[in-house]
Amino acid sequence: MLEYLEKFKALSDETRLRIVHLLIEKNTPLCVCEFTDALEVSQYNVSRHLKILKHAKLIEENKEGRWVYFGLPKTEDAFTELIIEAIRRIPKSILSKDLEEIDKRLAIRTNGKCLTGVKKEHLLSTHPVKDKITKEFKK
Amino acid sequence: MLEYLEKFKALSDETRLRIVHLLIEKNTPLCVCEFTDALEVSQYNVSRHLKILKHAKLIEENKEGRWVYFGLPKTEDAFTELIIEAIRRIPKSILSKDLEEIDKRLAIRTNGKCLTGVKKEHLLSTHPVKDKITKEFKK
DNA sequence: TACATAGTTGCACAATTACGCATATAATAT
DNA sequence: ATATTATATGCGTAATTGTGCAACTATGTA
Repeated sequence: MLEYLEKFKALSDETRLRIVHLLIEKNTPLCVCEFTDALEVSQYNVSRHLKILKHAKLIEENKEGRWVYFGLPKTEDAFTELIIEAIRRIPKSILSKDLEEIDKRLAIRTNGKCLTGVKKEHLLSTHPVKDKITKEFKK
Repeated sequence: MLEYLEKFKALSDETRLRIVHLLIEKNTPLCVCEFTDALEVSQYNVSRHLKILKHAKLIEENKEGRWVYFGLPKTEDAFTELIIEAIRRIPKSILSKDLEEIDKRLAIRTNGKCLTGVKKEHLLSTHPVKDKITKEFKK
């Protein structure tokens, strides 16, 4: 019973629901800093919320070097599958801002992976960090 | 967003999840005193939890004289339908006690409706209240 | 009218949970 | 080694939520 209750509890927080919604819409694992920028939530809180979702087995963790990617679980039971399908029915318009922001972050990935030192405010042109990223990208 | 969040919050409490589970399994509206007996939760708390579920539009209220019946909503959106389907996937064995208890209560309904003055401890034979019920039943 | 039963609700308190801050850990680059 | 970046976490606090108790409304019955 706790197993099911825990999933509902995990989804009964706005930030966590937005996290899962992002994963469903983008259908690709995202790293902590990408969530942080897209949701405009502090890094330590994103991290904490991800931990709760992971414990509820609503997301899976995948370490890649310095980054930790979180995505939907690969093996889902019927219960979890239906919950995810339900979340997919939430109108995109309600969370369009999150989708816009994550798209900005995903646009600067290199080889499908997150880059270092990228903050939203750095996405402006002629910014030193963006220049660095651009350089990385050209490699 | 709040609309969806509210449904998850409503389901993130054990008593409330058990209430909805009962309604799904029995597929018929139940009254407050029936929930009270089946779940062994105080009547005022059952009432409060039902109010929360009703506000989240996960259940519907129906007054019949002195009794208030609560059942699954008639018109459900896709989101709610999928959530309910998910709950239906929770193994019956986990909540078999609730199902046993509600069956005892449902067994003494008259014309499909709840009777007055029935408490679980009164279901024993030769009890004055049960005798009264039995009399009622024969009418 | 008086009474009994079904259900609701205000209040105080306890438990839970989310957050900000500071700091710690882990991996990589210089 | 040292610095930098990504992520995690302990602590204190504020907000939220669940509960017991008692009082209340509402409906039906003697």
